[in-house]
Amino acid sequence: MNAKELGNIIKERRKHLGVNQQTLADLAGVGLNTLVAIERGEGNPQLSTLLTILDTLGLQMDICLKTLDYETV
Amino acid sequence: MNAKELGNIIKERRKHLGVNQQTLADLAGVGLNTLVAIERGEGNPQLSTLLTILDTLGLQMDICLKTLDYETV
DNA sequence: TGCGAAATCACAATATATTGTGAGTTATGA
DNA sequence: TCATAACTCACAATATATTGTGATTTCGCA
Repeated sequence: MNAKELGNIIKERRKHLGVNQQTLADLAGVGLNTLVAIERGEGNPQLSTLLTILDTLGLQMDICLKTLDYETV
Repeated sequence: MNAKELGNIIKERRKHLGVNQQTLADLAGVGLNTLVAIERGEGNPQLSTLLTILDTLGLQMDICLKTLDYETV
């Protein structure tokens, strides 16, 4: 998981729910610029910002042991 | 997942690996104070900070749909 | 092609994370 | 109990995220 992947997940989920950036930003209580940066993978959001956006989208963060990445073997 | 849970996961994983805070901070390339705050759940780390610490500990972040929390039903 | 919504960008102001230093506290083992 | 390591805290300096505003570009559709 990196910033770009995360941004794509958030953008895809938002589109799946049929809301635009401004609406999601309002619902999550974050600035539009912040959401834009995160979706583009150019952001380095704070944990609280990320968690509120994920929660608003019905997503959650999990932590687990690193999986083997056969792409890199 | 919230800041406190995350801090506990990181602290437990670090202890499981048998390293102290200073060593983990050095390995992850973050300041000791930053790691301390995160482990205590008092931090609001930036995504990059969190990802480097998790990676150093052999952990990774996943995003998934919110699970039903029967505790709150 | 043309229109309207959506998305992106640039800027300055503000808030907050991060850092190192140094001191203090707590835990652990001899 | 004592010594040492591990952990926590306070502070100031720096770096960076966040915000709103307004302009611009891109997208989706008729």
